[in-house]
Amino acid sequence: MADGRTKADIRDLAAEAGSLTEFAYRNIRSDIIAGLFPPGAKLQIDELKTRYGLSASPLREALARLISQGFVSVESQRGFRVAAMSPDDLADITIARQVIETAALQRAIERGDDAWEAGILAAYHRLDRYVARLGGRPVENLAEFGELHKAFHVALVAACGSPRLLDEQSRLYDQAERYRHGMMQNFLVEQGTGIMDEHKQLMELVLARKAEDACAMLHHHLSHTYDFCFGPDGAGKRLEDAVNQ
Amino acid sequence: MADGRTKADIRDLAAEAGSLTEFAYRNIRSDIIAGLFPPGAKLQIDELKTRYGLSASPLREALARLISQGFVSVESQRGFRVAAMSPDDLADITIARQVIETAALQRAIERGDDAWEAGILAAYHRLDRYVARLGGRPVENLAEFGELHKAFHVALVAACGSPRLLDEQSRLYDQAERYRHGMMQNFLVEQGTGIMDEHKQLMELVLARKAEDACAMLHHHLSHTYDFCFGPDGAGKRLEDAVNQ
DNA sequence: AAGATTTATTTTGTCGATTTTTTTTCTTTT
DNA sequence: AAAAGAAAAAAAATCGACAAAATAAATCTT
Repeated sequence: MADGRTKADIRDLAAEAGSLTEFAYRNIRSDIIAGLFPPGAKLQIDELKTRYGLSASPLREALARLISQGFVSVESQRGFRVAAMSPDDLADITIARQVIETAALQRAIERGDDAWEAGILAAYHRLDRYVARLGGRPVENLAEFGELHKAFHVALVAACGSPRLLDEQSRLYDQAERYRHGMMQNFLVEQGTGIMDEHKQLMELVLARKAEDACAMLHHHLSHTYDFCFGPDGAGKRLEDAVNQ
Repeated sequence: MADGRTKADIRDLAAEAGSLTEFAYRNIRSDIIAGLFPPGAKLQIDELKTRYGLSASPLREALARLISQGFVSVESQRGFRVAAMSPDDLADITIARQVIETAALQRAIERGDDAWEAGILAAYHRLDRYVARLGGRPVENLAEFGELHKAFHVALVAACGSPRLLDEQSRLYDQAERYRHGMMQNFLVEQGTGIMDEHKQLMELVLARKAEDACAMLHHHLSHTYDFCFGPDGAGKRLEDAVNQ
């Protein structure tokens, strides 16, 4: 960052994050999601060093973590790059989400308890209030909306009983975030478009323990991200067509 | 390693691997899978430095990768440990595999072409010949058997069309490898136990494009690893019971 | 002037040393 | 003797410098 941050400042921020590696990880990650580093861009260690005021070691470790999260790619001896983006890639993310989240939802509906139900209601309420407060205006704080939206989807499957399915859900959600961010400029989150309303219907099906219907609805709901970014309104085709070659 | 490897030797080996990080990654990984580092054991950088003849940077990067593969855990400022093992953990791996591999198989059966079919036949043949050659004796080369067995499972779903589902399948297979390794001492891979025979049945269902039956069979087949390690013959309970609390 | 070959420059990957944090050991106090 | 605190030791995290590799620039050849 070309701002006037001193080394002491950075150490303070790092203390908050827990370590310089964690600090680097969070910053690079959010800069990639925000599109500050475009897809395919070279992530040169020297540049990152001056940008974040760190030395190579924590940066390289942060990049290693970002690779496993799907935000960065590496070619041996040739450095790091921001992971590419493409319609096919988002289609793949979506397919994986459909597989994992519906399976997790099925399981959660089977074994969810009162606390799980309460969690869903709470998460929905917060998301709903946030959207209502917008009143049709574009989202100001994209990160905040993202948190609430993700929290709702996480709450739905929280009782699935499988740490790995939950982890993978979270990772895939985050990967899709980069695509959402890219097209949130022209998208007004509002009630009435139908997509936001789906959250309520979804919640009701889940709480009524209608597993089959809920999973079908979730499967459909997850394809909206793709259709938004690359669907009929956009440049490309619908998810179902993209997937079937 | 306390053997007489010089720095030049290590550099040669590293050149083969591509980089010292890659070299460290492979070695630590296989040492963990082989049980040389027991679950929960501290992975101290200093020890690893002398053991593998490397400095901290490539080791830490290798460990970062191993975390994302589920072989290592980390606690900030407190170092790295070999990931814990438990019946619950293997149950979780198995559940995730059942979800992901059956979904991938379903898709592969829908869209697989001639090359896919050929790949399955080839992988089965190699696995079958290897097992036949054993003739009831215990597996000598565990790594080789593991490769062939994995290759068969990968071949089944190779045509699923989703890089992420394939990646996840591979990662979960590898995580289970540590458990398989631990109990392969007392397990004789042989025809007649029924479990090896399942591969043939599975292949036939898949090639006949009987998606539903094939997926059901795969789902069942995947639970054998758990039942072996912790099932009725072992200390614990069957997978289905473990999962349903 | 196009292509091949050498030289310079940049960048990655690695190392050894330093700083910071955690853990252990030793006192001191009650 | 147990608890609390201080000092010492060990380990993790980070840094600045260097070696190896890749890329770009310059030179030579035909």
